Amino acid sequence: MGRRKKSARPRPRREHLLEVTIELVAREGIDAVTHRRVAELARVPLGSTTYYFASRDEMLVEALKTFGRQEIAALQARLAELPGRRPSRRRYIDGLVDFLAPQLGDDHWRTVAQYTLLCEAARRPELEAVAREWNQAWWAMLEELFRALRAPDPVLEARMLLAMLDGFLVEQLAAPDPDFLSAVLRPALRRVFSRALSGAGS
Amino acid sequence: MGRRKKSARPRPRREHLLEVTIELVAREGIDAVTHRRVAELARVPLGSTTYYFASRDEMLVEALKTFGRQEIAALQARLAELPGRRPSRRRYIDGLVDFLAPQLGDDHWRTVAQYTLLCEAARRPELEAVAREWNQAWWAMLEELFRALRAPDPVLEARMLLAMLDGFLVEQLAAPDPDFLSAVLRPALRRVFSRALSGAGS
DNA sequence: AACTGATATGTACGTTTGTACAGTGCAAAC
DNA sequence: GTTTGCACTGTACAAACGTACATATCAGTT
Repeated sequence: MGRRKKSARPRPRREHLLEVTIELVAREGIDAVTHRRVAELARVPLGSTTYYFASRDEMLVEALKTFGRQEIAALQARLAELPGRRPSRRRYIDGLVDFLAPQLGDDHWRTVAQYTLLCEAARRPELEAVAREWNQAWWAMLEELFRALRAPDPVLEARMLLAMLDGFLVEQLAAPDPDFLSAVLRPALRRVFSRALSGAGS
Repeated sequence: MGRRKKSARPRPRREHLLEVTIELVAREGIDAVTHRRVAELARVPLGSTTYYFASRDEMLVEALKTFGRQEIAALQARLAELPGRRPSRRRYIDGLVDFLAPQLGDDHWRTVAQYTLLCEAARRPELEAVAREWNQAWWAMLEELFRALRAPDPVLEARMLLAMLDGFLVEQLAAPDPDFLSAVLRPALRRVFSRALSGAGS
């Protein structure tokens, strides 16, 4: 009935397999990643998984790496949307909250994948690089932010804020709190910014 | 030659299996946890693993739960060693640094296990409780700390500091920095304490 | 039309896995 | 000395697994 054949998946197979894999990691854990399960979810024959990847392990690592790099790219895309020099503090806070909010709701599973990646990187040297790049992308972004706000020590400030955000995300990962945004994150950000700008406690 | 039989492991078998399991989780990942591998490392026959646990999954979850509770207990033991009321800021900072330092070195694998537990808790309701208890133990400890130092807002302060510490640990998990303690953690703590006490930016 | 190389797939094989369970050893009860 | 009950173990097996590989499909070349 007018529906074109093969129009469903114009996307290259390999990338699709990687997407399915990373989603499986997040939703059911690394254990669940098997050739057969990935093939089933991706709606491709079993043979495809061994055609595109030399081994299960390569498939898994490749998926984690690709995912990590995608997250970094997404972060840097947001970076371009940052307001120019010396905007209001409030606007930055809103920006950060908007950035983190989906990770606690709709994109929750992506956050799970993110920290699973970090845990795995503790054991796999091949993933260290991605983890490092991810940190550096954040540091650069936050450092720039504090610099624009004329904070006295943007470098340390950025490292402290990133750690705090990471910590909040990890915490919400396991024990989510519906009021988190308004009850904790926003007040915390307000405090961080007002302190960093006043230059207190150097 | 004078060496006593069976003196090597007076400890109950079940606990020993749990210890081996959690160490395996940290060092080789959850994937590596199989009946046979655990039995081999624990030097017990394969049958023991099915005798003490109804399934592989129960073994794994039980190991994570037990480990989490042990960490909480260890934390609360340290809490008892906290200095009395109104001690020096410097002493608190040293205390926290001493507390975290082993987690970046000798006990690195325990930290890996800790955050693997949190990731797993995002998927397994049975582990949520442990994760929550762990957070609350820390909050209570840090809140008490800021209260003793007469900080204006000990509750928010504690949540912010815990998040920051969590973030630092996760970050060091994947991309360890040898100078982290002196270059980042100590300056960051100094700043946090001096700000919290001055009441800046409420 | 025949050939060629790249992409893709279905099947089959040897291993490893989780788990069931019959059996062993042994201390306490009778 | 026999029985009973419990802690424990070795073996066996079906299911699931990773992976190899012969085959299929097809676009481009000759």
